Amino acid sequence: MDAKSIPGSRRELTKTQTRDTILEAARLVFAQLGFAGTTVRDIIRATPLASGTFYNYFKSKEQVYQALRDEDALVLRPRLRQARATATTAEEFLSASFRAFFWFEVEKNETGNERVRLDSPEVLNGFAELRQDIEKAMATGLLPKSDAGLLAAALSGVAFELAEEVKRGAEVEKVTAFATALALGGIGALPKG
Amino acid sequence: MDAKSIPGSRRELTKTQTRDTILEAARLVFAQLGFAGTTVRDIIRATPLASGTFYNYFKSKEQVYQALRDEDALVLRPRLRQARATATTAEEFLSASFRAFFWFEVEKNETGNERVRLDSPEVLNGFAELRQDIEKAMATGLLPKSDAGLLAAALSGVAFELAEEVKRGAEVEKVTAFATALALGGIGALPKG
Amino acid sequence: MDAKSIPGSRRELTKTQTRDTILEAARLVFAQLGFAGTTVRDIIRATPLASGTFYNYFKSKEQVYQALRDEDALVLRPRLRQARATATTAEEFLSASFRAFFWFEVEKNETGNERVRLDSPEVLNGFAELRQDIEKAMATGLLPKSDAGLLAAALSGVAFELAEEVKRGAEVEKVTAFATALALGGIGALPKG
Amino acid sequence: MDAKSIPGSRRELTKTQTRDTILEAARLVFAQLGFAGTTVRDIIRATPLASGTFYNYFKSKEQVYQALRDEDALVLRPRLRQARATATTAEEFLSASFRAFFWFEVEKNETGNERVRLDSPEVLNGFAELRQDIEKAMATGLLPKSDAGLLAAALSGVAFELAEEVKRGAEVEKVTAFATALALGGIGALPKG
DNA sequence: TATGAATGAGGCTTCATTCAT
DNA sequence: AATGAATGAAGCCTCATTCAT
Repeated sequence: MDAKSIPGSRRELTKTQTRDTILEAARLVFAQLGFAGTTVRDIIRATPLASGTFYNYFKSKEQVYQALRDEDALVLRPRLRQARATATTAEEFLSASFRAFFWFEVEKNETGNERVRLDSPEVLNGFAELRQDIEKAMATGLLPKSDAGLLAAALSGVAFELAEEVKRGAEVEKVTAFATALALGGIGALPKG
Repeated sequence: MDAKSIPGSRRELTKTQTRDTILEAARLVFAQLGFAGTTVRDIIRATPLASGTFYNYFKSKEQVYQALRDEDALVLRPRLRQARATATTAEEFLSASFRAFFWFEVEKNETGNERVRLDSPEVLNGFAELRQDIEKAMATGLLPKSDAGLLAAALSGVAFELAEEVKRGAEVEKVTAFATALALGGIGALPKG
Repeated sequence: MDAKSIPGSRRELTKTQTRDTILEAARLVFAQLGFAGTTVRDIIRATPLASGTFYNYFKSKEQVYQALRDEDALVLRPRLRQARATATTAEEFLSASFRAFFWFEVEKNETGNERVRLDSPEVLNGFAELRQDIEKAMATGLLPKSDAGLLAAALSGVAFELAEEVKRGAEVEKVTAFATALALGGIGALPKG
Repeated sequence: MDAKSIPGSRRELTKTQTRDTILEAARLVFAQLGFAGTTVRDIIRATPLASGTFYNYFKSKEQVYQALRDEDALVLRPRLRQARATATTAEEFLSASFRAFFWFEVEKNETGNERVRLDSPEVLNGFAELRQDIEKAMATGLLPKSDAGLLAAALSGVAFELAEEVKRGAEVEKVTAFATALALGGIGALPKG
């Protein structure tokens, strides 16, 4: 059925390199086009590879996306947990979190023009972890008691939006200081949960 | 052929009705499928109309989307500006803004499972307006001076994320109080911009 | 996503005509390539239509195939049942069956080079019907008693293979006479079932 | 590199073994999926070998198929010719043919759900041989004279369809007796060719 | 010889869009 | 103004096949 292909060059990359090539391209394209807006073809086109090669590595765009999120989670989540676990003051707890997140976003360098927040497992987990850490911090007295769910949401929001500013060029340390001050002051003023 | 055109009957408004039918369907579908995930076909299918009819009213899915955002802006932005323009205290400024936003989100009742933030003109405008209003408020002393850009971003983030909680069923007044307290306390603690 | 098509001419056929065009092409192609060997594209290519048009009428090649079998069944099965129901002698029973089948095959004019016998519902039904009619005929004494299942299979085999001879140009009446004589003589010699 | 090539060991026959591995897998897969439904990949997957290896032995699926038919022909055709050549009565001629064919089908154990009759050289040859043998038998008076072409076709049909019954579990001897009686009785009743 | 990553043709299907009615 | 059949580009994916190792 498929009798006449004239294959070109070959085997210039190791298997891992090829996989990374695809992942890298995918990260770029997802950032630009958003998850739903991205097609597998878009990813392939951002690559020197042939279309079939994609499917030697991933079954679908969902799967690449997940791989990307897994990579991220592997990097970011330990940093965040570490930052919060070693914090001895509220200020430290918050600033370390914000700082880790902003640096991470800078490193990823996704200058996407669309902001998608698929409630992917990764995001959800990160969110749940934040909430847990907040509850723990409230229990140990590191943070004053209040509604942990709303606080987690609000801090996420601050982090997400300020991350955009950072990506647009704002200085990480300055934004971290800003976010920390805002959050710290705000938390102090919250109704006791 | 014109057998059912009864002169003087009320069915001369069909044109606007048809347009509204499409918009209504589109809002529903965008909410469910997200912007990129929605196709024109999806919108038509959510309608009793034929595919050709869609193109008598809109050139593309982008255009319907814009029309929807325009509708929203027509409703929300005046409310927000009004709320902020008449505020005489920082507390009022913030609580009125949050309250208006949360109510609006509740009314729209878009329980979308995707959260896309196209940096559409509408969003950008809303953002710019917030920033302007904040600057104005800082100028008049309603709010203490600090980095208006970062503050606008941070407050947007708080609003977006807490809106999700509201959509999930949290009480508007409670969340408004939470957001206001957080923001108010935070702003007081900010480094002078 | 699909922004720039330059459509060609249109609406030269009624909906039914288009459907028939596809069915006709499909019958031809199935005959030549066999069921499994046929692709939807093959069918489309045998048509002046565009690829998308196929899917306005059928969901898959399986569905066209079924439609074709339905058409056939609508024609052939009543003829066969009728022929056998009105038979008053074994000779009539057999000759009417063979004759109906051979004429039908000639009419279909499928000069296929592959002979596929998908055990499609249609074939299975035809087979089951033959068996039932044989059992009925044995019960009424029209045919002598023997193993109805084996007999049905054997007669089917004779019919299928001789049909090929007919398609290759053998005279229907001559082949019918041959088949009838063979079957009649054979049945008389069968061990009592 | 040649670490595991033990001189004098029995693993020098690997080449034939590999070929047989492929053929065995192919027979299985063709039986399950039918000829057109089978892909080279399917065959490879039914094997512990790598895809490239397939092409060291066969150029295409058609070629493996042919090799399989050749194997069959090598086994079946001599048996059939032998059976018919030594027959001294019509009954023997027929029963030996049917019996050989049914046993062969049982041995192959291809419980295929598709029945394809590619008019492959092998099938055509087998058919031509049957016809020749029938003509010879008519010439020697073993069989009464009639249309040898039609008779060969009819007997083939009986054999093919009853073979299905055998594959479904019918007893070879019983079906052979049935087929023989039917054919014998039928032939006696045929118009003189 | 065997391997299996890479290739790209080609099959399947859906989509946006047109235009005769 | 509304319809919906037709269109063909383009997305998705699998396949046969090659060839560096």
